[in-house]
Amino acid sequence: MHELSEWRKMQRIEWYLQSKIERALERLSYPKLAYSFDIPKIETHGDLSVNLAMLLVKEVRQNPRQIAQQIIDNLDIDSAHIEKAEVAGPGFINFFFSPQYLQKTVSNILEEGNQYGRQDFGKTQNAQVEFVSANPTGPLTIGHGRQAVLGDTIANFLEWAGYSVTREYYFNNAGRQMRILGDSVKLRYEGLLGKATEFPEDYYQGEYIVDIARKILEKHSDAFLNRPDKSLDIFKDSAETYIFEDIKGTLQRLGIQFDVYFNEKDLYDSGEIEQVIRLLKDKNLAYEKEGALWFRSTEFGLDQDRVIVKSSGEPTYRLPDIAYHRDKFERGFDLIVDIFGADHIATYPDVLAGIKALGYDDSKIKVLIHQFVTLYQGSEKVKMSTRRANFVTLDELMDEVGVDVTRWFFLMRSMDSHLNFDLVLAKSQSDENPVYYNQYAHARICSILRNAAEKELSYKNEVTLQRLEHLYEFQLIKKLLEFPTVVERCAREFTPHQLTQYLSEVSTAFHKFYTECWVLTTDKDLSQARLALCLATKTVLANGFTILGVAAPESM
RNA sequence: GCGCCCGUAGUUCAAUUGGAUAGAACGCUUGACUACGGAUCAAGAGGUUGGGGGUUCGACUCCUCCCGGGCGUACCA
Repeated sequence: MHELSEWRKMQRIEWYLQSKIERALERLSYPKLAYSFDIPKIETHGDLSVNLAMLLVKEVRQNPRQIAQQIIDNLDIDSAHIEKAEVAGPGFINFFFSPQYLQKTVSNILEEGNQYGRQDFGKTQNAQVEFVSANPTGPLTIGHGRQAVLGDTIANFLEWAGYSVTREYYFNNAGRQMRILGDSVKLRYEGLLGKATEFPEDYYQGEYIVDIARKILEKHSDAFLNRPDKSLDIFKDSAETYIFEDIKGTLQRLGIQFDVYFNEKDLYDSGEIEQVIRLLKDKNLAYEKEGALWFRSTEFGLDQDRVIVKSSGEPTYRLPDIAYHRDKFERGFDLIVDIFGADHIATYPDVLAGIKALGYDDSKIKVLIHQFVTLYQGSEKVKMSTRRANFVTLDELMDEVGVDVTRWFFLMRSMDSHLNFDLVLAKSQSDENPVYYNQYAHARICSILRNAAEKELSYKNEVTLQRLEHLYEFQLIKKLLEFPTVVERCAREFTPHQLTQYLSEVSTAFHKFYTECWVLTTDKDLSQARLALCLATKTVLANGFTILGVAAPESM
């Protein structure tokens, strides 16, 4: 990995200002404390703003505006970067970028190209992201879709932050649900062969069960009819095989590739389940009561102890979950990200307690809980349940609106929010979806570049960038400048929706520039400079699209 | 009952984690190309941030009490 170049330090001009401010504080012998940089909402408030003076009031016991002025007086800032710094409002220090700095930004974005926006803070660290983790009992639904896209994109962000990332899918193909699944297929199989039996309500109702039964029938004819013996695992196993094939196909279509599919069963085969039990017992953190084995989770702040092995001898889900996370630690991950739906909210404190009990650092685990997708058909709410087969599959959604819209839609909202997904709206108004707005900006730039090539115009000389001085040019450059900061924030805080929002702002700034500033003119230097700005914009949009996993079309 | 999430414009959602005058999109009203893609741009209307109290220079954000919605609260996963 390369070290930060001089430019990259400047690219995050906050870092430059930070060191200058620090020195000023030393000179004034003011205490150092944590403050923040803001991008003001109002243009007259400058390009960057610092609230430091107001925070110093208690320590310094002076008027915050005076403090701010003293800090400014002791700043030794290069006017090639910052044109001016001034006190404003209750004591903000507002900084204004210089034109030279903004012009230089364009050429430097072009230099960094598809690396622009990458970060170093995860360098040499390994991260694991676990998501989807749906058991193979049916096709992926829209609910899974949100998690799949979130997980994949968060993994992308971590890669852009420098981490080496493992995408992992955890599943369990034993258990009661899988038995019911196998029995459901068996009944359908028998039904196809004319044996009329009642199909229980709590069995899997979906049409895909019949499809699987039909495939078995095609392959093996009636070989498994009237065979109530144990070999009937064929139904369960076939179901698992076919369904997993289907799930993987859906994920692939979404552009998602897992590095590891982790089967819960392996934790039993490898003895890790037993090891966890023994370790807990050795530490006196597990005890027998009423025929069950309990984990002393109250030692770790939980409201009551939890059963980890039932009196029947069967482990509860907690035990393999804990063993699985121990396995993650043993594989040496520095950062472990778990993505769950809101329905799993109650389970993760048990896992964290278990991990702590085993002596691992639970602060390495980041649990992300996303809220549900509520599906609407117009104004009518659709209840989803895999077993009742009352759902819209992820594949069906992609058939309707395409992959890019699907991904963007799931990413554009905070994961803390319930996502209302109106199918009618998504289908009928897909042309007005924000993803097209952004892709259109990209396609438009490509079109300009094609026209430029025909006219034999291209960006060659950095000196021409001085010609960029229109208000809309500066506004666009300032937006492009934010990209690395946005990527960092998204990666640190696991908030992909902030990138979708940011990219829309970039597109808006570009469309305004496009409307006001003609790119291909008879003034060759100006054309060059504006072409460079187009290229820089294209770079940011394309890099953003790459992270989000949507296409950057040359034309639409 | 308890835990977590949510409540912001007609609708769907943001708000750089405590900052300055709460912003977008859709929808609605009115405008803009004899040239780079009109899937665009400009202007307008639209708000007591669910409600009360508190913390401070400053609150959509933090604390507290209500109201409303979602998800949980197993020796189910």
